[in-house]
Amino acid sequence: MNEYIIENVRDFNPEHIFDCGQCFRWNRQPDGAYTGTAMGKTVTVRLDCVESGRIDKGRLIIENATEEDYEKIWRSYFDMDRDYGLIKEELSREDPVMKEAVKRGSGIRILKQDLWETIVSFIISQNNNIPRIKGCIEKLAALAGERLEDYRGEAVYGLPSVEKLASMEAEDLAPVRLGYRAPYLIKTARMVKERGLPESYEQIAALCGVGPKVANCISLFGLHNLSSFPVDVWVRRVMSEMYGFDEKDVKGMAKFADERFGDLGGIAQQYLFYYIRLTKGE
DNA sequence: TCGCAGGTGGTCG
DNA sequence: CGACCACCTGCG
Repeated sequence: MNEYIIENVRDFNPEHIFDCGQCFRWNRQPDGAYTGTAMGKTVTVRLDCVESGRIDKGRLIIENATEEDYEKIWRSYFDMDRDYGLIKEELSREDPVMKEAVKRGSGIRILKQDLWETIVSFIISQNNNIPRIKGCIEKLAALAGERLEDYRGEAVYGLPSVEKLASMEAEDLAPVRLGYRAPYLIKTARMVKERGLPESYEQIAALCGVGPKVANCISLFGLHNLSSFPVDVWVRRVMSEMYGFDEKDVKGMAKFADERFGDLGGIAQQYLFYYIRLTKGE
């Protein structure tokens, strides 16, 4: 299978990127590479470190991709043209907590994911755990998604389109075991079919099954609004432990994030999320 | 058995 | 508004 290789890649660690909670279709392989399906393609991503001990500088290998794929899809998807080194410096300045979080998740990048797939994924994610979210998404793709090119001899499916999902009934999704999220998904698909894809936080938050947390995730990961700061249980945990907030004071946390991190709130959230999950297990 | 998992919608006061 | 609370499902 053909590979595309990018030399001298900085601030890129597959483990950090795919395990900081922003995506659900990338899976770790025994050798530490990650295989995933995005933008209609399935690839395996690996980072070879050129200088020993320098995990944040190396050779990025994308298996099953051409140069054209890279230029058209992966350069943007992996946000390759943004200088995360600069962002990390800025976030770490005068914030010891963030400095440590940035150190632990030094190779995090915010993926530019497909908006509709982000909507579907994060509606499924609510009040749910990550292994089950991943399972639901795979089952949903296999049930109602378009078949993509096989990968390593296995069938691969994309997530169902707006039209497909809008044409289905909640009962049709029973095999996916979405529970009460199934009707949310169908309703949202019909709303999007009617109104088009959302373009602002307000339009996102108007969708069915989308509250403030999910809306911020969609805004951050689907629209790449880097100021969006999703507050979930893990962020509440890290904000109370590290910054002394009351666990229930979500508004206070959001205000703090806006004032301290500003336009970089979403990136800061990812470092914090990865950091607390690293220390608190799971 | 029961609480929990990357919350949300509905209902009250 | 803000505080509750039920809610599919599967796992420990």
